[in-house]
Amino acid sequence: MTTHVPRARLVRNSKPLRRSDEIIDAAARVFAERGYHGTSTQAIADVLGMRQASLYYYFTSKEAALEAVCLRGTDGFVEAAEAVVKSKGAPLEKLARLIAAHLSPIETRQDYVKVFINERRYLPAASRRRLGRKTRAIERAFEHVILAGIADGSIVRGTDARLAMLAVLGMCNAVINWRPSDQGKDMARIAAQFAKLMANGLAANGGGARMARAT
Amino acid sequence: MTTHVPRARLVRNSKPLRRSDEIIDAAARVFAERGYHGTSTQAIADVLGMRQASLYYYFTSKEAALEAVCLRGTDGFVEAAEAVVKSKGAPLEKLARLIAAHLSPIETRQDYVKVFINERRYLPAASRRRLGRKTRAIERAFEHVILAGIADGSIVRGTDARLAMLAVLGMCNAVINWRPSDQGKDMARIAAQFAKLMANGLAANGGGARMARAT
DNA sequence: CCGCTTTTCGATAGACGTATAGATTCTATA
DNA sequence: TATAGAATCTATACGTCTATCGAAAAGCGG
Repeated sequence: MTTHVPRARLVRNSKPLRRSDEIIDAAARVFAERGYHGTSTQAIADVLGMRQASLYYYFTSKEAALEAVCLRGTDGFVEAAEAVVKSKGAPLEKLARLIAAHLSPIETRQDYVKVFINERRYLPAASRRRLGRKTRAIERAFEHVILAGIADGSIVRGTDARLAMLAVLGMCNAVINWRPSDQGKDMARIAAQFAKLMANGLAANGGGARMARAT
Repeated sequence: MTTHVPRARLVRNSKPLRRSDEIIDAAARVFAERGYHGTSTQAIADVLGMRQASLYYYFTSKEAALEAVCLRGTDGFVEAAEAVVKSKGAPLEKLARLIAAHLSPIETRQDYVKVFINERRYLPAASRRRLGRKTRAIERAFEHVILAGIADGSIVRGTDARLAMLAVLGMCNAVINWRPSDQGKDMARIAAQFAKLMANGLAANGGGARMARAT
């Protein structure tokens, strides 16, 4: 049944990463849809039209595959967030950019991010801690910007920065689990409305400085 | 090893529901911690100090247990939300009450709600649809109040009500997956800050009508 | 075409997991 | 205390799943 699709070996990229990328990608897809424990290695192999045992040429265990997927799920997040923090601009503007930057991978690498968010808790403690560092870095970026806003008076006094950070991130991360019909919305529009919501929600002044309206 | 704890049969409640409640409760606990597919029926039995096979006296299948847990996970949500919608008050005040009402079960019945939110997708289509009705009812309640706010001018024109609803619910539901240290925060405080955030975030006027500050 | 490396395959060990069946024990009540 | 029904147990059938192993096949430089 499963026709042997001869693997395109004709990649310029010298590193022997192409095939294993396909494997991770298949794993991401199935993990995202059925969850880690709901996925059998057989199901991953099926996506690729290969035999279940062959996967073990690339991965030492199913857990290792989950870790690889989760790691890619965080790719870019931290770098993008920290770049925004270091950039110039008012805290509330930075927050808007943080939100946009955070939503972007959710759009472009859905499966990886979804697995990272929903399944990382099934990783063994060691790798979970490794990933925890990334999570905390992102949280820190958001919290830092909010604290800066409180400090310079643009965000209302008495705001619990950590709580506000958890609120924004909860809002943003939830997108990954929206129904497909809702996820279909234009991501730029989502980012804009989220940013407006948070900027106005946190703003200290009575009004003047409302953000420009979303397009 | 497992001592036979003679079951307290001395309940006034005539219905034979006590023991099966304990079973659902144990299932909720383990499903919440390890996920549905990560949980063996043996693990549930262990919590109760009973034999794995004995569970099947109460449930026809593991899936049925998941459905029971999920159903309880929605208990009260819809009723509370619809009561708020029907009550008197300005839309933004209602929204604040909706948020508080929505967060309350998250505090008092963590395991059930967590399973409902994270694991309901593993239910067979039939029961998933049943639960979908409840989800949609809650969403409708939030959306309805937001639409009312747009209609009466208290919420800024151009707001995408559905998007705003998804934002609030995402923010609220995320609480269930917070780290224990964050979850330990006073839930009333969380509700207050979330409500303030959304009220100010959505408010149409330049400022005047800001909500009272959180205590 | 040869031999070496990379990749995939077939077969299977061994653990685990769900669910069923019938025996056994418990509890309450006549 | 004898009996009926509820609750739990033991044993096990039967499927599935991860991971290993050695053989086969494919790709490639000489």
